[in-house]
Amino acid sequence: MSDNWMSDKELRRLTRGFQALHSVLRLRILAALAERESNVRDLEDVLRVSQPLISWHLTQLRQAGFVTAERVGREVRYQLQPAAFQELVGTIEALLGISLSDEGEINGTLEG
Amino acid sequence: MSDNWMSDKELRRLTRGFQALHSVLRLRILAALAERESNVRDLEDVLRVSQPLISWHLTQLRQAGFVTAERVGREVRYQLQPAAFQELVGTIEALLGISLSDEGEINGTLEG
DNA sequence: CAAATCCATAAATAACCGTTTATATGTCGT
DNA sequence: ACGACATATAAACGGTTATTTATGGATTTG
Repeated sequence: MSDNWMSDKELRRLTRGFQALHSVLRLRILAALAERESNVRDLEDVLRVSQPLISWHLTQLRQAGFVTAERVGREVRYQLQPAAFQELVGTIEALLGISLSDEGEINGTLEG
Repeated sequence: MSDNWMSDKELRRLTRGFQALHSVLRLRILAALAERESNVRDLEDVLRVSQPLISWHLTQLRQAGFVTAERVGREVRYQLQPAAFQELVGTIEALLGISLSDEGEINGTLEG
């Protein structure tokens, strides 16, 4: 069925994506941004961690494409980029030759 | 729309999933297993890396739920577990309140 | 231009993870 | 039970990444 192959370059890009998501704090940042576009200060308040730390993680997330930054006045507004997640999922599907759409839910079988 | 919240425990589990996928070698292992169920020796041949290294990564992938192991004779056959990926995607969708189905493909816009 | 605000970057340290090398566990055949 | 094969685990090392602390750059306000 799937005579699958993927270049090193593509694989590395995939891993960069996963790497950007392997931190609880980053997932929290993303969840916050999913609720509303925010600046660094907002996130600092919501997540209760230092400003440089937020900035650093935002940089990582931006480099991975999961968020975009836009300067407005002295703030920088960060915004979730759902397309990056869709692309990530699409690449996994291609790599593994499986479908990750909700059709998988037909059986309803989940782990224990 | 999404008054989203997720427990620390769930988030940590998500990160464990991403962590398990942030290595090129692991993605290669998964791709190989997507083509055919294999034992450690098979993977060693295909991927050209040492046996303990393969074993270690397989252990990580197994703990994250992406593969299952079944002992048959003196071999251990490893098998891809697509449901784990589907669950991962489902959790991201819940966390971020976005849909990751193929609808994103309507435009056909992919990476550059 | 000075003060205040918002954010990014640098340097130093600590925690984590992958890789190797060596060894142990388990299974089959004789 | 012994030797061969297949896999797992342990210990040690090295590299990478997260976190803190301190500082610099950019922008608005007066």
